[in-house]
Amino acid sequence: MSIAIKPLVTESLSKQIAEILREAILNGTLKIDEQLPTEYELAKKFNVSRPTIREAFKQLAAQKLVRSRRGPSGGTFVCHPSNQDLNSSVTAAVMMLVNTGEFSLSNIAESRRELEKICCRLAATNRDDQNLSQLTTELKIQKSPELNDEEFCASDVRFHRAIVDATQNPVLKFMMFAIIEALQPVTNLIIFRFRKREIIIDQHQKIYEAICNKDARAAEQAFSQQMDYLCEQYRQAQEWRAQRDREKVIKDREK
Amino acid sequence: MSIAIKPLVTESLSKQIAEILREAILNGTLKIDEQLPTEYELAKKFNVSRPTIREAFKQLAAQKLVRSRRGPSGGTFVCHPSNQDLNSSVTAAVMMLVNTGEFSLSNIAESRRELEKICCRLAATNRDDQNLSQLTTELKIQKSPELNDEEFCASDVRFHRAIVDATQNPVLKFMMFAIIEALQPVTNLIIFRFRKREIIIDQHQKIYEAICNKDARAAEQAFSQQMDYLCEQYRQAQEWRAQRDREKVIKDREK
DNA sequence: TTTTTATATTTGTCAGACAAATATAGGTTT
DNA sequence: AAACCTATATTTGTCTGACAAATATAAAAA
Repeated sequence: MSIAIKPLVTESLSKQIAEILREAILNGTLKIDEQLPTEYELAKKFNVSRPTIREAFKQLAAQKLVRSRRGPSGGTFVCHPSNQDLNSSVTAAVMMLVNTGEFSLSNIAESRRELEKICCRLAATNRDDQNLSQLTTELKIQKSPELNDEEFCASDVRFHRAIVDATQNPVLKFMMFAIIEALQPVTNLIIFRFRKREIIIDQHQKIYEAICNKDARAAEQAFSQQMDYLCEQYRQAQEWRAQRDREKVIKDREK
Repeated sequence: MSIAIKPLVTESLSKQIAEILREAILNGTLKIDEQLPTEYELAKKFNVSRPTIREAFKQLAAQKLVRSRRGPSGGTFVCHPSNQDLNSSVTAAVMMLVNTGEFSLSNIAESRRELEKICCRLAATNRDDQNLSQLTTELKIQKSPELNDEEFCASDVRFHRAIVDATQNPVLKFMMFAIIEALQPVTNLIIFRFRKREIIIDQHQKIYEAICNKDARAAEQAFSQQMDYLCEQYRQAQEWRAQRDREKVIKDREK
């Protein structure tokens, strides 16, 4: 007796259905804004119950691939996620990897140094007037002395975002927004007690001027200088931590 | 009569619950691998029915934030998504943006040129022996003449992935894998009838040799040459298309 | 003609039930 | 005593049927 053992699909029905629909949406079989059959009809078609269909829909809704509305002429519609939706999910993913410690700070620093250098160069080449005004706005904010640390960091993030924006390249923007949004705060959190605001502002000023003058080389260089400074601050922060830990060990021994 | 109009939460219960749990997971209140209460208990706690809890769980499961197992000592567990899970969702996001036309081919080409140049440089600096063997494996595959176009493209993708891998930087890997996986096939699809395999292979060979010799400058240059070639092929492809369209217009007029 | 009201449709939620998987404990066999 | 089977309890997976809530459309009233 030799029965061909089938792979035995063990995934839940709702997951399988979600996967089928997902494929159909991604490869364009189901077009954007197209209305899916009602839950009841789909349940009949797949030969499952309505709650199963609903669970599948919920999975797709979590990925922003469908949206639902009640009432007649309501229903569930295909709905490609917006640029912003996708961006925030990527940012969340990067944040999670940072939190779980998969990205070390030196990894982060290295990648930022390289990636943002490119952005500075392209920004100097491609920037328009609106980009410049965004940069000046943030510079002005950073110069006001009554700003608290949190607000300063937020403006810092917006400043670097504006640089990326000025590259005018949506691919770079998509990637870099996630990186900056997720990684900059981590960096700031560690070194904010060591870095001096006026130095950062001065560096920002130099980057701005280079971009303003469409001087790609100077922009690259100015950014590299900032990164050098930040890395040095990071080194000091580490040293300070190590020192603190040593002191703690000594204290523990005394007990 | 002045009643304070409440904001009136109109989101579905399952979505609200999913959001609450999501927050708790992301900010660490619910630790990784921690078991959530059973669906029945949660239903009682939130004062909703079990299907509602289930729908919430499905939304979280779609984001790979929880996983469920049946049976005693089963249940639903917090489960930070794996690196691979996150990566594939980013890849899907990029693919979607390509499909919806938010990324033009020139955007893609520009970003790849810049980003992968960095990777080539860092790969030359940081590569280990395993990286080299991956590259040679793919080179060998590409040289076999009986390979069909699809297999050649797949190996091409793997080759460039291996370059990124050799940077040894997880941040870059995370970002670049998505870019290569999503963008390389699009590029290939357009120009595969124009580019010559032997030229591509020769360029790969040069990149490999530079990385092997830890010559960062040569690696950058070799990659730039390949990009120049690809851009030229892309220009030809566009011209060919324009020509075809013109002919089509003439044909239509004749009818 | 405009406004209101009824109605039908579709998703959102609930309740209770059974099925399927599976760890644990207890019993059986060797 | 050790290995293997078996019953059982627990938890998720699914089904059925029902009602609630939202809402577009058509009908009725002003």
